[in-house]
Amino acid sequence: MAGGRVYPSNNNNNNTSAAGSNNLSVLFQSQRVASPSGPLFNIPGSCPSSFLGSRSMVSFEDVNGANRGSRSFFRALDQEENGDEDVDEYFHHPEKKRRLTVDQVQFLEKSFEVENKLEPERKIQLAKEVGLQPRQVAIWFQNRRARWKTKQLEKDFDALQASFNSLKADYDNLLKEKDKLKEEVVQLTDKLLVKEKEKGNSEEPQQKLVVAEAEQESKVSINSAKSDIFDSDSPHYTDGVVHSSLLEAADSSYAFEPEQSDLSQDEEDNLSKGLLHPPPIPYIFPKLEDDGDYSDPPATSCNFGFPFEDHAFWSWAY
DNA sequence: TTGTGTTTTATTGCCTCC
DNA sequence: GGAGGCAATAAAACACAA
Repeated sequence: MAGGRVYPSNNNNNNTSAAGSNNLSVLFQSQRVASPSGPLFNIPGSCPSSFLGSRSMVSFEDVNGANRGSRSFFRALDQEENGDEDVDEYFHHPEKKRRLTVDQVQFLEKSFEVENKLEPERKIQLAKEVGLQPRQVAIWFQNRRARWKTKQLEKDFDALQASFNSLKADYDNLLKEKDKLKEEVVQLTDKLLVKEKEKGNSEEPQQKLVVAEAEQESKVSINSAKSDIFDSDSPHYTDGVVHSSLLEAADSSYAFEPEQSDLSQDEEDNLSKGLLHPPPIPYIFPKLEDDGDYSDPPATSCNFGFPFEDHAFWSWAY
């Protein structure tokens, strides 16, 4: 007996709604008493807990009126438990556990939909209405809650998995796009170099000046742009717009040797540091959501309500 | 018919709350 | 300390393929 808990009689009360009522069942429903022929039934407080095991299960009278066994007795002590062969003989056709009827289950289901927990009064009321012991109603609700929880967990898992798959697909697409743009930058850089060579030496000083100015103007932007492109897995845009011109400028700065720059050594160092070792970008997706060229990803497909810094989630997800 | 997997009913032990 | 909830589990009932 759980924690010394004394359960009320397990005798099923279905006969209250059955056409043929079972007098013995009614007789023994409130407590387990000695049967007419002598064997002891469970008298609360007088028997060990093992006595109330499932082997002492009683029958459920068929609610539809079928007299499924005229003796709805509690099953008494097992033979191995008491060695009393007379008892076993007496109960040689012990009633088995019966399932609730469809009507009973439907009734309980509806009640469960209204409220999945049982107050004592409601439990008693339901038991009366459905023709069961209050204890059985309580057990049914308990098992029903367990089933509901299992189903809910499955649903949650499926939803989470779908979200993860969607997010992963988004991420993979972004990676591909990043690589594509990287390649584009390289190609444009090459083109620019070729053009520079073709222009000859006469324009070189002027070109140097233009390039230096461009470098200075875009220094900050270059840092962040290059950070995204070369040193993080973040997308290739920084403030919502794909800065192709910025990227060109950034790569044109790579196209010229340091000695061609008018920047001071410190500035160049800083620039280089910025380009090669940008500060880590803590969040990727907030930028995505600001992006104007990319339709805002639905919350459910990008962060799904999870904070991006939720490392537990991401470590699980990957 | 039988073996096997699933579902349903019920018990047990532990835990929390009042 | 009792009542009730929950997780784990047992066992009967049921479904179904071979």
